[in-house]
Amino acid sequence: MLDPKFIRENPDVVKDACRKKRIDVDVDRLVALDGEMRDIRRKLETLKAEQNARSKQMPSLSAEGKAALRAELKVLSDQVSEGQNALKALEPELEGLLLRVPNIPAPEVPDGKDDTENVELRKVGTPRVFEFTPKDHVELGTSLDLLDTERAAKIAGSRSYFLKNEGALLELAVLRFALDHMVASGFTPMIVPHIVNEDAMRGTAYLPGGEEQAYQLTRDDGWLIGTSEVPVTAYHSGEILNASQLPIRMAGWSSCYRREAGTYGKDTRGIYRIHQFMKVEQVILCRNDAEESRKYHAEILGHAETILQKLELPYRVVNVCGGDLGRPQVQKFDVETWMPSRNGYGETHSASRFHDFQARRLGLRYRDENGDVKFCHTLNNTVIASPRILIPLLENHQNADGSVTIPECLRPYMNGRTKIGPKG
RNA sequence: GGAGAGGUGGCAGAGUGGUCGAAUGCGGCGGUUUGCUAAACCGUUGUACUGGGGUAAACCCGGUACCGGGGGUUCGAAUCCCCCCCUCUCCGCCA
Repeated sequence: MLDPKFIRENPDVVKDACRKKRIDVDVDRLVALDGEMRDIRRKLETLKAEQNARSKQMPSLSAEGKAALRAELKVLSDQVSEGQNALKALEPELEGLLLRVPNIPAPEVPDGKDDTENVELRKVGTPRVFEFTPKDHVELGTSLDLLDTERAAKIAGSRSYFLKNEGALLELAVLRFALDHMVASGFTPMIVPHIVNEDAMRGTAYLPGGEEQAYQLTRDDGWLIGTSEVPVTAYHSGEILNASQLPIRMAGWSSCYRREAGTYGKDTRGIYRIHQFMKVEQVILCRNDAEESRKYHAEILGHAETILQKLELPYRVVNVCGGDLGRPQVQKFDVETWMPSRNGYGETHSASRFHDFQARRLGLRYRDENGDVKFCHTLNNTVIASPRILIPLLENHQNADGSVTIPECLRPYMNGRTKIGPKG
């Protein structure tokens, strides 16, 4: 959410943001409505002030005086409730508009309509040239008995999977490797609730707008998280932190649940796009300062890159264009890892900064050295998401004999094993 | 799932219809005292919105709202009524 005052004073900046992000919000209506409500509120305050002042006389009056005053105040009281009703009638529309206004994208966000117009910033590592016909991760997973999507479909429907044997162990290994890297980098590891309330979903700006992508509990109130960003970012919601606590670095570990509505027929093979996966997510809460945000954005991007380098995987970093940016982000860098079966790079990480967009919704604040209360800035990025990361891991590290070499950094987490070979 | 208790300021904890944004204690901040520290004493200390003064800052003076959330009664609600959420205790069930 943006500061209503900012919207009021900079309607053109907001309209530009809508254009750049291809998001349709009636900014003029919002400003008009805001003005109307402010007028009503001002009148209402005057009425309430009078009401309060005169009510104070009540205890000192005689019985007759009380009766007379009571009759007078009844008139005032009716006017007050009239104004309150008028406000209440307008509130839902204003709130709806306010929640839908997008954050202002940074100037360095490229123009563009969708992910085809994202701008590549750098490539790291060279895609491997195979001297044999490489298998894709489904063939590898099946022949090595690491993965079973057919039986998963039987009991859980499409976009499901079982990980087996070294496949299961490899997932835990890569997650734990990633988490350990973050802990060593000063992040607090967090295992989080997977079911959260609507406040957390709205606060992190997944709602409204993301209803189609998130699983909602119907018998009970609650939503299944699509990422631990939700509970981790909301962890300090409603609090006023001390500036000396910032930045707060947290690494959330959770399963993630996504409906993938509207993606029928897209990425159906294998474990690229699935309903449930495991992810370690990095979140930073920092001061309300654009430069500081930028600095930590680079930091969290760096953590992801370091991890991919240690996993010996080629990747590229793209600057996500306006049309592919979400409503809440100021800027987003995607990291895409080389996947031989796609003969291309596939998104494995997404690093965003939000300025105070989420913090404002969450009531996430801090008191600075001058005693001023300010909204924090929030940022987040994937550390590792599995099993998607198993795709490049298996495919890039496969050998001619059908085995897969375990990259060195994961071996301590795989009981020292160097290879995954055929069974039996 | 059943029965009961409770949710008040950073924390603890009073307050059962008006003079309560809210006693008191702790903590925080400023000061006095002190060779230094501690102690003691004095003062100060919520958030948001809003009107005015001031240089759009600092700051000053007013107003409104907020005592888990929402609704109701009333001239007036932290206080009474209804609904919801959360926490705790006991019982049941289960890992």
